[in-house]
Amino acid sequence: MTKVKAENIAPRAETIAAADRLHSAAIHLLRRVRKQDEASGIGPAQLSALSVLVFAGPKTLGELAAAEQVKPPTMSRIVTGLERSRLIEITRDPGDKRRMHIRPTAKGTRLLQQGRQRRIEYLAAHLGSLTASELVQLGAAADILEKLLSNWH
Amino acid sequence: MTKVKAENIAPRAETIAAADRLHSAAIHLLRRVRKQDEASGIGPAQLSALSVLVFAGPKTLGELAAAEQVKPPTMSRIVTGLERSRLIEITRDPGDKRRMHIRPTAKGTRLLQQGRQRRIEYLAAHLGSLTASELVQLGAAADILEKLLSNWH
DNA sequence: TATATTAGTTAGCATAGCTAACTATATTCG
DNA sequence: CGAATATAGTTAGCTATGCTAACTAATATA
Repeated sequence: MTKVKAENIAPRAETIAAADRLHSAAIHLLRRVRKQDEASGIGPAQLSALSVLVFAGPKTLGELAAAEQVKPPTMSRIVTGLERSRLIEITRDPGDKRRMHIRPTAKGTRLLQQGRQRRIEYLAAHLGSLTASELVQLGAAADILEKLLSNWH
Repeated sequence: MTKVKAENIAPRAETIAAADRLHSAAIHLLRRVRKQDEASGIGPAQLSALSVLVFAGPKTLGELAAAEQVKPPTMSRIVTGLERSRLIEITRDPGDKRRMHIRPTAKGTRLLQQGRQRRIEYLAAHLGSLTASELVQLGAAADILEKLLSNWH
């Protein structure tokens, strides 16, 4: 027997079904698209961290770890790899010497933009086989999801 | 100047935009949901392989590697891990002793179903804040994507 | 000033991806 | 039939990415 608390609304069957299909579709979609990233020459974690730096601006190591939802030691190693490849630049915070400021180099920005373009164009090429109506539906769904994700609690 | 080959249809701007938003939404959605899987006690590759076995039935190692889009040595290690945890059972093909048949155990099926339930319910709980119409749109998008992915070339 | 907190690193472990090279079994062809 | 070839999977060894525990250095606080 499952106890149902009054303050929790149990998801309805359709909600569960939609969640299930959405989850599965997202997994399979990303698995395909991620293959395109191999051409970038760096690993997925480095690429993702670089993406944050390019699109959200300079960050400290701790901020970057939080943004990527990994622990500081993990981000420390990712940053080391990015710096070795000259994709990021690190400066020390003058006011607090424990902190580092991490920003993408021109090379890093270029690599990221090119990789992003590859990904998006690959996906777009496949979306090309859909009808105009289906494409509109996918775009709408993406918007709904981004809105939902932006105030995830 | 970009050279446009006659045999390639350049994706339209709306297609590119939809691809971009879809890509971003899928990444962010999965990053959230993936956290729920940590409770399963096994890694993501093992969980995913187990999922294929539970939902698509017994497979050989090679079939499983192809389904998961990894190379045989990688799947070999994943399978070793799953077997050590008694989540799968391996038998030799009587007609071709090189081949192995891999199937989930009752324990494996149970673990997968529970993990799946956690993930889906977590996602469903968040989808609960959407309107009925938005939910229908997400479900429709998931179906369009799965159809697209099933005959990806 | 002494203590506690914070930022990041180092060491060490596990999982997961790859390629190259191997074993064992099946298949094909002379 | 038997030798060469092909196929299924494993082993070894590399890299990347995740973790925790324990450390250093710098800052903040009592």
